[in-house]
Amino acid sequence: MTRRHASIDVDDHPDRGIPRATGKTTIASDQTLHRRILADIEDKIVSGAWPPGHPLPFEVDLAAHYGVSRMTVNKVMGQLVQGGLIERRKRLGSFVAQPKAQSAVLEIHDIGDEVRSLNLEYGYERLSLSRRRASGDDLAWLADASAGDVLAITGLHLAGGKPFCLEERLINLETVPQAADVDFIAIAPGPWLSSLIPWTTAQHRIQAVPADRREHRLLELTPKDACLVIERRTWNGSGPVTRVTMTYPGNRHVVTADFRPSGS
Amino acid sequence: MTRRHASIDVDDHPDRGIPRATGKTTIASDQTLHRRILADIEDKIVSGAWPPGHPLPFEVDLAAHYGVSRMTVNKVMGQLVQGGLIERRKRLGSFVAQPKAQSAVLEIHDIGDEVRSLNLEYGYERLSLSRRRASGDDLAWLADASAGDVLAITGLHLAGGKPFCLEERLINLETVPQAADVDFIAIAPGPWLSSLIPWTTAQHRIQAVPADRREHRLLELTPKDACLVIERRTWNGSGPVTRVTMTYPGNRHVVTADFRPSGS
DNA sequence: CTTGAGAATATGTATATACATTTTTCGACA
DNA sequence: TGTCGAAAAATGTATATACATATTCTCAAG
Repeated sequence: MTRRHASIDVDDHPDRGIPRATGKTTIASDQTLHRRILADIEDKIVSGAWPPGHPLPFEVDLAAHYGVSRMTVNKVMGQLVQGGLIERRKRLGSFVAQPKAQSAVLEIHDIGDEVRSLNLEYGYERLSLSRRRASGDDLAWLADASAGDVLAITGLHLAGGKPFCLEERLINLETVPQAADVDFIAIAPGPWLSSLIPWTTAQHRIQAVPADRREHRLLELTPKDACLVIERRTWNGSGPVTRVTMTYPGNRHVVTADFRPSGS
Repeated sequence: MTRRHASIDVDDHPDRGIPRATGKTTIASDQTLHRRILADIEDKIVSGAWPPGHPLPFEVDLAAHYGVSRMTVNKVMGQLVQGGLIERRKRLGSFVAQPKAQSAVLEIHDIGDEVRSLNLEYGYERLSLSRRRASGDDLAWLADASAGDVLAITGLHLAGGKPFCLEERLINLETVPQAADVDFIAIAPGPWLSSLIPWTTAQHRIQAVPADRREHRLLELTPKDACLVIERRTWNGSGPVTRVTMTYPGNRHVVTADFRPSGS
């Protein structure tokens, strides 16, 4: 127990089910030590008992309080930092972080799975495919990559026989030369790519636009309908891979995002 | 070196700048050991050198390869798991994970900051405020919470004197009783809440809708314009806190989300 | 009253060690 | 030949220890 802000705040629950290093756990939860401690501290922060800016007890004190070694506490603190719940400064200590931006995890699933999970029959229909030299608009995405050929594909995803989403895709043939030999009639570019290009960096832009003529026709919309447009650009270790724009009928489709409270 | 799949895959760069435990680093990067190792393995996975399903070398072998202790490698592996890049099974080993859903991090900033970062003057105007008993529509959100009073506020956020976004907010007075004494004329509910309620769980829904009459008027839209609607529901340790719907002119506003490759 | 050297302190990183846990493998015994 | 149980192998967790590093605090010299 060094001296400052620390222990007072911990001790207002005098002995909150502290697990012993060796024995069986006293209260509920058969979790590991660091999980229990993590949950306990997260709870203090999320519940507001420790508001933003509040100083946390020092590692040594927490270790003493929970009856564990400093390394265990250190592991917990590391995870709290990674989750953005606290900030730490040498010599000063650790503090509950000011919530900056609300950050949420946006999951973008495979369309086929998404449709099937609604108990609808999934279908895909390729509308067009062309190979061309990268030009104008494409170059902004390809950036510095030496402008080679790209594959442009448009297709329609169907749910229960009805149009679900319009896909306009560009594949960089410099990075994914194998795509040149695929006709994308039987398989949509999305699943094909994701089985080939294992992991990526991506950027998303989500926008609402009024439906234009082509979208009225393809998505069977009325003139006033709005569309949700999700643009995704994807990179790879070796350069730009693909760019898609997915156009959904706005009132039929919703993107959901869940906030992740760090200790997921 | 135990025996299986391990080392072959590591050794194709026979001696990739292995940092010694003590000496100065040989190649670039003054990072810490586990960061260097993390980056190295992430690179192998992201670049596709180790495709999904590929077995990673065992901890002991990695430790030997990089010339560090197993604990250090273990820390790295923990972070790779947390980032969703690998999966681990006892006795079997560690494997590159199959990419499931494309998951991206969606950051929702304070509107004031967002506007000011565009070099526009920020303004806020409260349109209405009323206190009422929770009813019908609200209850779905409040769920099991015993239906008490809620505060309903609508306001308009302005950028450079022009309408930027329409906010419709409900605050649960059971969870945030202090809100009853605020008029929300000088301060918008968002910043007021976030300074009070330190951290939350939240759920977002993003949707495109055609602008209706009221939105035409308030947001100065033309009849055909589309709107981007972001609904956010927020909880706290002690229950539902608030629900907002932000309506943006769809063609003026874009939500961006960046994929986070774990080792951020 | 300012400045600067150095002590004090809390975090940051890494190691060696130990034992628990889970799952596969393999061999003894019926 | 089948099956049950023990050994083996890999990860999972926790500890004690050590030293590095950043930052504040103190105190004395100018």
